[in-house]
Amino acid sequence: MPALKTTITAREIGKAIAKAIHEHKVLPGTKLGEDELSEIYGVSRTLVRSALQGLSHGQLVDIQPNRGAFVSKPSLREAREIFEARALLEPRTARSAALRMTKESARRLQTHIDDEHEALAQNDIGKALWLSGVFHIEISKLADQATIGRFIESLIARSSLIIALYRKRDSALCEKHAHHALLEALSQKDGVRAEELMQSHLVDLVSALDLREKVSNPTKLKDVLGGLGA
Amino acid sequence: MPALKTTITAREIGKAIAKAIHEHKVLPGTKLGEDELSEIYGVSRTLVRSALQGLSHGQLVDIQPNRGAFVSKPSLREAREIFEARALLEPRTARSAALRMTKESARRLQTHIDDEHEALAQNDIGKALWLSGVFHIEISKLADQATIGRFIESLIARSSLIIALYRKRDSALCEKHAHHALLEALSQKDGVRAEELMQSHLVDLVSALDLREKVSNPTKLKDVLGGLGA
DNA sequence: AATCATAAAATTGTATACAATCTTTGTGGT
DNA sequence: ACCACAAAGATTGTATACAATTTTATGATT
Repeated sequence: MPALKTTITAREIGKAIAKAIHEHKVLPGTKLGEDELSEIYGVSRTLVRSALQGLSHGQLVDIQPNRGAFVSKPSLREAREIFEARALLEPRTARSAALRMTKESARRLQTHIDDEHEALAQNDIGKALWLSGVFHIEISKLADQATIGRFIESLIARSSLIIALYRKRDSALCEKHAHHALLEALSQKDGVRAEELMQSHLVDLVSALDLREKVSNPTKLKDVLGGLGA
Repeated sequence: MPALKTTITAREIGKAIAKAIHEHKVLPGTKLGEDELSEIYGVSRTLVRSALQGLSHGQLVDIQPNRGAFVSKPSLREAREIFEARALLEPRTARSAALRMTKESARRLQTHIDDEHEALAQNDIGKALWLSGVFHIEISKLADQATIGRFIESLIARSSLIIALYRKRDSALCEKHAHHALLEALSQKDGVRAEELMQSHLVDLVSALDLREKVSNPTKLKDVLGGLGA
């Protein structure tokens, strides 16, 4: 058997935390204490700090001076910005991906979709959410534009925070057929169609969110609680 | 007088290094030794490492395991990708910025352009280069889209590396009037024009670069050096 | 009982010490 | 003169120790 890996890098710790965030195993606002994490991963705080700083660059965690690291809570405005950015980048990237599709990549995406369905069937929402994000990332990788791909990856990671915070109650998060249709278009190297599908898919994602402004004034609280049940 | 600032943060160190890179005071490939930097800034290696890791996330420096941090040397492919990404993001951002222009922001951009000209007049190429980048960043900030703005900022920083590596000899780097024309369109809230101008400005920037593939085979070296001065 | 001041505990920030790795230099052999 | 190899030196990687700050707990005072 292969040699047992004994070391763990800051990057791996970051990935692990990012995945847990993406899967909604830790929710926005959760404190990520350094001692706690170093205990978990069996390393010193040095590596944990490095990992957390890395995550904060992607704005997945928010480091508050002298207070610690917390899973980010994107504001409504940030949420809107992030999906605007995705709408700008992902459709065009899907088109590029379509032009570069191979049998092999089509097959890979298909098994990926199967995994998604499997996770949904087992009611493992977290895993499904994560796989759904990875699906988008895989497409951006196929487009063979690492720079934009990295941007998209970061946007998708933050999207999972937005879903955790702003998802409309009882909204289906992943329409089963959306990714399938996308794969169809990609496999046929139909770039225009892939672009359209991605665009409408993103619209659907946003429509499952409630990005309306919250009630404006806490001052008017007495208005709401005034009548004593009249 | 105000209290003298005695501390320096990792972020400030990172900014300082980034500025030096942007100004071509340190060129791609330069080694950024930890001891050297901690000596310079009067802090321990801890902060320097944190700063370098931050810069490596923006891909301004390349950290090679057990070897150290070096100013990045973007490949031709990366160079092309970066300007493609800018072409995708900046024109649209300029249009948004135009719609949000105020007298105040127009005035600020104007003084900024004056500074650029001043730097050029004094032949301070590095400063001019830096100011030129900041001009683009300022526009993206006016667009009021922090997320995309951050992407653009990162792209512009890397662009300075590309200019250092791939600039055609005796190509003017900043056409004096380009930024002025852009400001004109912005001030008039002419979003469409601003978008067009930004697009062509970026094309001009790329045309000052030599992004052609280098001679394919080092095997043919003898062809080049064959004649012994014949 | 509520509030404020103060002290104790816990947590983060920075520096330093030690370990691991790479680079350079020097030596001997062919 | 050139290559291989080994030891010394220099540099990065990680852990730990200490300082600074925040948070929590405690108790006195109104």
